Amino acid sequence: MDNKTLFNKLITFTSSVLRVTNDLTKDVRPDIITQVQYEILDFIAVAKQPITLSEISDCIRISMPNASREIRKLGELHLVEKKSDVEDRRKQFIYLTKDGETMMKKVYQQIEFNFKNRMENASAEDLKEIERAVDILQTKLYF
Amino acid sequence: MDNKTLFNKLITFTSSVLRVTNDLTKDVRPDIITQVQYEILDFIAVAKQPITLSEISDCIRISMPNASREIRKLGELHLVEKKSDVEDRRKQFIYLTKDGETMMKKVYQQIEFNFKNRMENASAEDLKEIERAVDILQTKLYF
DNA sequence: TATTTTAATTATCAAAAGACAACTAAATGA
DNA sequence: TCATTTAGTTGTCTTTTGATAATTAAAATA
Repeated sequence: MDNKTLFNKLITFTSSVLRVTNDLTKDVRPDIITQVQYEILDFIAVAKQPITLSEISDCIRISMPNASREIRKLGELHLVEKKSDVEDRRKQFIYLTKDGETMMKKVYQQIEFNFKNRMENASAEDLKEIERAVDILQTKLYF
Repeated sequence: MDNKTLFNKLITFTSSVLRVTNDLTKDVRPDIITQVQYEILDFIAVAKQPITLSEISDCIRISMPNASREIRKLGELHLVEKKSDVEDRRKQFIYLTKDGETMMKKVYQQIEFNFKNRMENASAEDLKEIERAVDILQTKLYF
């Protein structure tokens, strides 16, 4: 199978991932935060490590000024905290607060509920296959 | 492996897919269209079949009024055309025009270029494995 | 030490996207 | 046939998001 066909499959695949993810995350975003704010919190939560403002700005592709503004708003909602790097005091590490963690935990539980609903007809063998496939793509494509 | 761990992997996986897709599609959106408009065109292009306004509204999760407005704008840019269903004349099928197809073809070529750059170190065996994994996920998870 | 670069902030303005009410026209169904 | 539902449209207002310039403070470097 040549590269070209793989690429075409990937276009479809990406679109499917987006569609299903959309579906699973329908209505899980708390009303007090906006879409970008949700993306930022999700990014921080999944990263599980101190993330700087620059990294957020880079990865989610919002400008530094706008990232800074949204982080400030999330701070005002007591969902994140800033702490400057002791090595380089220009850098700001962003953390979820307890409140932020609690909120995101609830979000993921809701998504998991939707996910289990979606997969209720899948066999154990199916789930194993899915897991293997996810591992492969995670390593070889989405690193 | 139990469901819970698979779910956690999927959270990470989804986040990775988003990040890499973001990366591959960086700067490919033509300046004359907005982000939502790009999403709509991409949705129509990937679907490869007549799509109604309701379906666009459903899948991309924008309200009917807003979907209608964006489609009108895309029509004014000569990128899409509407054609009412002969069976049910309330329904509007949305198509890419020649211009729309040409634009999206260029977009996908650019993404493919970025993709090939990204994968230049992958072996033929890697690519085969990736393709198998994509097929599995497409069938068993992202249907 | 003086200059330049980097990380982040603040303020402001413009554009995009979302929400909602009121409407038309076609289809469905009692 | 008449009421109701469905698909889409139009207009308007608000909120969110994006873009840019100016600024601060720390770090790197000449």
